[in-house]
Amino acid sequence: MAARRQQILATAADLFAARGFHGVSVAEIGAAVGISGPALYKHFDSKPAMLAEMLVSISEELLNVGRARVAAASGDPAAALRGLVDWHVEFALENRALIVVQDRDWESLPAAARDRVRDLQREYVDLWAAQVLSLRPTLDAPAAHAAAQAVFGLLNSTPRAGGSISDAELRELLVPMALAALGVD
Amino acid sequence: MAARRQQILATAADLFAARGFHGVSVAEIGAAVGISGPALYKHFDSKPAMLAEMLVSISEELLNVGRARVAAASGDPAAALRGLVDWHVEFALENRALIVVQDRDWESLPAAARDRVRDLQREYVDLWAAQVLSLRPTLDAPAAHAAAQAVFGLLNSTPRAGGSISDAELRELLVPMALAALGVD
DNA sequence: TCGTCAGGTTAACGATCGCTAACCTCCGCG
DNA sequence: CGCGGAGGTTAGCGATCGTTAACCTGACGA
Repeated sequence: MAARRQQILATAADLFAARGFHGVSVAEIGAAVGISGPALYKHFDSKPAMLAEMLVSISEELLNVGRARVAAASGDPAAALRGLVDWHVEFALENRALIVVQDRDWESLPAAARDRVRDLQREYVDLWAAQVLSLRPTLDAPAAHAAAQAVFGLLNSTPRAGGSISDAELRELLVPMALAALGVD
Repeated sequence: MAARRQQILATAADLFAARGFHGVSVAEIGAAVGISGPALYKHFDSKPAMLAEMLVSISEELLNVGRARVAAASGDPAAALRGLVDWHVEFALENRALIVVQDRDWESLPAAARDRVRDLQREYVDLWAAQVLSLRPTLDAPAAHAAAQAVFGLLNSTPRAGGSISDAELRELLVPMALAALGVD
């Protein structure tokens, strides 16, 4: 059953987000889904393979939808950035655990997956940086990349927001902050 | 010699930032400073005690200087936020490794140190949130706290900036972005 | 001069880790 | 009916971890 794999990945993502990849044992992951440690090897080749599957898939999704949002803006960099910010914050709110794991534990990936995730993330940053560059031509390329990374940092702060603010309120707070930081509007 | 302690802490911070607290062994920390693993116990009680010392001290410094910057603004919230942003980015640029370790590995702290760091960080966020609240009275308290966290995320992106941008350029990029996100000016 | 102590060394212990092996059970299907 | 494979189990392996123990060395103050 493939649904079991997704359940395991989602549970493992929560545990990795809470205590780090090296801070969680396979026995704990198993216990969290009601089976015992070694049973996980019926579904995954290894513990790093679980990390690889979750991080590669979210990197691909971020990039693919991001490209679609840019295409939908048909050449208008401000509209493209509004679409990217909207998409990124939506994704970050729905996948807080994966957001944490991605920028904390990517060094623990097996080499092949690490290269793939690095490439996908670089393409995603490039996608943002290209829009930033055409909106603000006075910036150079390294500055545009750094600006994109800075906005990721801002939007990825969602997991650290306390429970006393709703997702909708957080979204309506972060989107204008990100656009203001980028100089959109 | 107390300088040895600082050398060990700085080296350990770099290693923790690169591979995570649980991903670095005491033998590696020792080797990186030219001694062997167990010799570290002549300087520190335990591996978590090293983490505690570095994180408590940076949390105290961030808060203490932050309070001084707010006091120097003498009641002007926009000036206070300019001082806080300036201080935070200066600190983040000088201590990239510690910035990474602080929000990645604080769960690995011994309980007492974890409580202390959490309290210090909460006071630091409160300090920012209070300035945000008096600058933008339409926000409520949870939103102001979330806005402060978001700006930390933006400013703490410095460790992820590629090597092709200088510290000075990064500072002059990030400070206006943070102030724009906060609505200052 | 000599004892002390700070700051090293290597050896080794117990715990825990990821993972494999061997086995069991039960469901779907020819 | 029977049987094969999916998806569990427990036992246990080899490696690695943090930490302690026991010992050594060299500088320095009484």
